[in-house]
This record gives sequence, C-alpha cells and structure tokens, in this order.
Amino acid sequence: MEDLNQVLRVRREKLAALSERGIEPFAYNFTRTATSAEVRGSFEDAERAGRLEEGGYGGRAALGGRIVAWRSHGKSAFANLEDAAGRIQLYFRKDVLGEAGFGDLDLLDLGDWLGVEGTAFRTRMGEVTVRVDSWTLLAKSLRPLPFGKVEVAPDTGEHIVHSGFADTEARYRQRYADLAVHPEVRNVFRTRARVISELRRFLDDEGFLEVETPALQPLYGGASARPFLTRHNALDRTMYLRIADELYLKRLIVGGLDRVYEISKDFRNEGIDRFHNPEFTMLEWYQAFSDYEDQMELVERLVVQVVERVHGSRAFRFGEHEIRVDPPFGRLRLVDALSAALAQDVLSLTDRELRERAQAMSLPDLDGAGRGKLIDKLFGALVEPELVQPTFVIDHPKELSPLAKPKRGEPRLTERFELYMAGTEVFNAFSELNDPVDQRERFEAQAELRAAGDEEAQAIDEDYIRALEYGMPPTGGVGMGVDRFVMLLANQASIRDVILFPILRTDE
RNA sequence: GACCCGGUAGCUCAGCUGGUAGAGCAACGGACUUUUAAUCCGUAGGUCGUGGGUUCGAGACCCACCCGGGUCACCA
Repeated sequence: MEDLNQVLRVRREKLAALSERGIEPFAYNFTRTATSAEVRGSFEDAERAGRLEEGGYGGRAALGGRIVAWRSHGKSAFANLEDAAGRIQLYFRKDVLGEAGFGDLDLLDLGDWLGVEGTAFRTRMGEVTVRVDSWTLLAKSLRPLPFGKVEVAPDTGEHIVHSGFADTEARYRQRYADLAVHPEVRNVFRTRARVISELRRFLDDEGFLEVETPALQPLYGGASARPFLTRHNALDRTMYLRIADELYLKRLIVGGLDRVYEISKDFRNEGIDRFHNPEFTMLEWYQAFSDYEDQMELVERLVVQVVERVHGSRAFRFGEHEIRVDPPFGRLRLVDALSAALAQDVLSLTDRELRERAQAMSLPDLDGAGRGKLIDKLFGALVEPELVQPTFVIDHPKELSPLAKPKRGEPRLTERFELYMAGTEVFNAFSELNDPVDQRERFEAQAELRAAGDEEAQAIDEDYIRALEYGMPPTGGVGMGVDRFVMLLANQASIRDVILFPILRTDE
C-alpha cells in the first residue's frame, strides 16, 4: 500500500470517504429500465410526436454504465455514461440533487460504474442528455482506465481520439482495459461471435451434424505441424494437443455420420506473427458422397450467406480493398496461373529449372526445397497477391497435396482447391483420399521424412487406416481458419486483434 | 529462428554531438448552473525495460538479457 502511486492512493482515499459518508462503493445490483440508445430513441420519438413535457423533458429512465468523461462546472456537471448500447450525456445540477447528493459527486472518477435516474432533454448544443435526479454508485474504480478524449469532428462526425490507449502490448496483456476504453474493439468481438454463429447456422441448415472430437490425443495428425506435448499422469503417457480435426472427423464418416462439422481450437507449436497464434480456431466439415466440385459450390454459398448476414450486403472493405462476394467466384488452375506468370509450362519444367526461376527472383530459403515447395513459393510470390476478389485456386500438383485424391484424367494433379480472398488463403479442401492402401503408402512416406529429421512429418496412424479399411465413402472435406475469416470480415490486419487473449510471452 | 524499429509520469509523447528529467491529458486544490478534446489559475506526480560497462558525469554511448511491433521463413 505504501508504494501506491499518487493516482491510486487518491482513489483509495475516496473509497474510504465514501464509506464514511455511508455510500456503498460496490453495489449488489441495479434495476435499469433502458439502455443509452433506448433513452435517446424514445426521447427523439416523443420530440417528433410533440409529446415532450414542459421544458422539453421526455420520460424518466434508469440506466447503468461506466463514466467515461466528466466536465464539471461548479454548481453543475456533465458526464458521459457508456453502456453496451453506446454513450449518453448526463447532466447533474446542485439544485436538483441537493447539497449532499451533488457534493458526493466529488468522490466519483472516470471508470466508475454508475446507476442514474432522470429525465431526458436536449441541451442548447443539441445533445440528448439525461438530467439526473438520483444516482447510485455501482462499483468504484480504484485504478484509472486509460481513456482518451473523444472529439467529434463537426463536419464529418468522425470520432477523433486524443491521447488514447495505443500501446499494443498493454492492450493485449490487459484486454479488459482495451475493451473498456475502445468500443470499436468490443464490436470486433461482436462481429466474431456473429460470424461463428452464422457458420453454424449455415451448416446446421445444410444437414450437418456438429460433433466434438478429442483435443487431447494419443497421436496427432491431419496436418503438417509440430504439436504441443503434455502428460497424462494416471495413464503415465505423453499426450498431444490436436493440430487438426481431420482424421477423427473422417472416422465419423466411416461410421455413417455422413455430414459432420466441428469448430474447435487447434494447437500448433510454431512461430507467432500477425497471421498465427499457437492456439487458433478451425472449422472443418466432411460430406459423404461429394467431391471437391460439390464443395466449391457449398463454400460459395456459405461465404455469400455469411457475408450478407454479417454485413447486410455482398461487399465489404478490407484495408484498401473492396471485396465483393458475387458468385460464381473466379476459378484458376494453379498450374495454368503459374505457367502464365512464368511464361512457361510449369509441368514441363524440371526441378532444376524451377529452382533457377526462384533464385532469379531471389526468393529466400530455397535450400533443400523440393519440387512442391518450389512451385508453392513461386505461386506465393507471383500469383497470390493478385487474388483480391474471391478466387478458387484448383488442381494443385500432387507434390503439394499428399492428402488429396488424384485428379481424374490428370494423375500429376490432385482434386484440391483453396479459396483466396484479399491475397490470403481462407479455405482449403480436397476430394478426400479414401483408399486405405494408398493412405498407408503416404503415411510410410511421411514416416521416412520423419526419420530423416522432419519434425512436421506425420506419424503412421494405424487406427485411422483400420477405419479406412472398413470403408469410407467418397467424401469432400473442407477446412477454414476461422480467425482469418474473422480478420477479413472485421477488417483487422492482425490475428491478435480477433483473438481476445492472444499468446504473449510472460511478463513478470 | 534471422533482421529492422521501439520500451521515459496513470495515458500519449518530447528529451540535440553525454552535463543530475519535460509537455499535454488524467489526478489534486480553487473559480464557473446547458458543457462536450469545456475553460482559466495553482499543486503534485518518474527504479528513464533489466543487469553490467565506458566516463568526472549516462535517459542518451558499448555489451548482454527481457518484453512488444514489423519483415522474412513454416503453417491456417
């Protein structure tokens, strides 16, 4: 307590003063009758209908919120109260509240939760305001929130924040403070929730069954990534946090649950940057009797519906781009697009020629890159950035897609697509490999890579092969990075801005 | 993991080729009964990320480390 700085000490002193005056600083409840938006709305309705009382007052209301601005003027004071619906101005007068009720306002601070009752009116400056005739402290704030001052530009109505809370590290570490002072951050997470519930709604309506598969697994698989390890004490064995849902969901297809999906946290033990958080949210679905063509059609309908429900239109802004999700989306065969960009047929180029082309562009980290990786790098550098509007990139070379069925009639390609928007991959899908003999061979190839030191190569999953041996019908499967999809729809440049508590190093 | 940028008051930042730390906002005291980035007068507030080193003297220069942001690589 001794080392509390001045600002904190003053608030503790106010807390003590409140108790001395018999004011409970932490209330148990408060009955509110309206939100800030409802008060404003009903006042404006009454105003339009000419139903205002003498003096221009609308009806009484009780509302609760956080004090976010305070302007005191001696015998009167203005404050802004913020609740989940927005902000509204409060007006306190000494002649209304009395000596004590007005004097006790001195013990309030920015950040305090306050319940007020009063009547709405319009000030000389034209702002709908609640004239407070009684107030209740709901929770005293003992630590100052980093409020900026908000200026509303008179011409544009734009909100300009002065001296706000800008330190990104502090914003992520203390997300509660970030949310408390940034209504727009709260809105990002409302958008996120909306996107996820619309994804569910779409898949539910299509007859998919939502399932839950293990996050804690004895063997991980379904993607190329390093896992997190943990330990189960009673079983005395190492367990892994899942890196993908894929293999469990396809086991369910084998079992006859012919349309399944899962929205879950996956965990990958990899670097952290603006597109990667070690735990992230993945949507995967699998549909029996369908191939990748069917899934393209389904993805197209899903994207259009979710965007329309979230934005109320098929167009939205992302950074500098105006994205339009008008079907049919563009389709681009990967090899065609890359051949055009290179002005040479990719499939006829040798590995060595591919490497020379990549080196000529001074693409980094080419050491040890195989054919698939070279193609992927060239595509990433030459074609991806151009894919701003929704575009299906299809028929990837076999080297790039060990989990997809071969393309009918073109065995060097696979039946796979990725949907790109704003230059990033959002969906990835295959006609799923359902031949257990082929699957075993591919697992064994992975095992060789693993033995050679590739930590991301997959292990042989004998149980999964057994499942395939019972018979898996032809199946189309789709995976989507939910956080990245939310980034697009909420116009956020970093994955940390769509995850409430992104992973940071510990700060002790 | 590599490279670049950053960490100074509760918040946002300034601090020159090294000379014992500044502003605005917030806070505190005072004036002000329709203000709105309220205004005006006054006061107080700092282990300069951490630890070493160079120097008569380090917020600044050197080394190491911690934390964050960005770019690249892997991936969604």
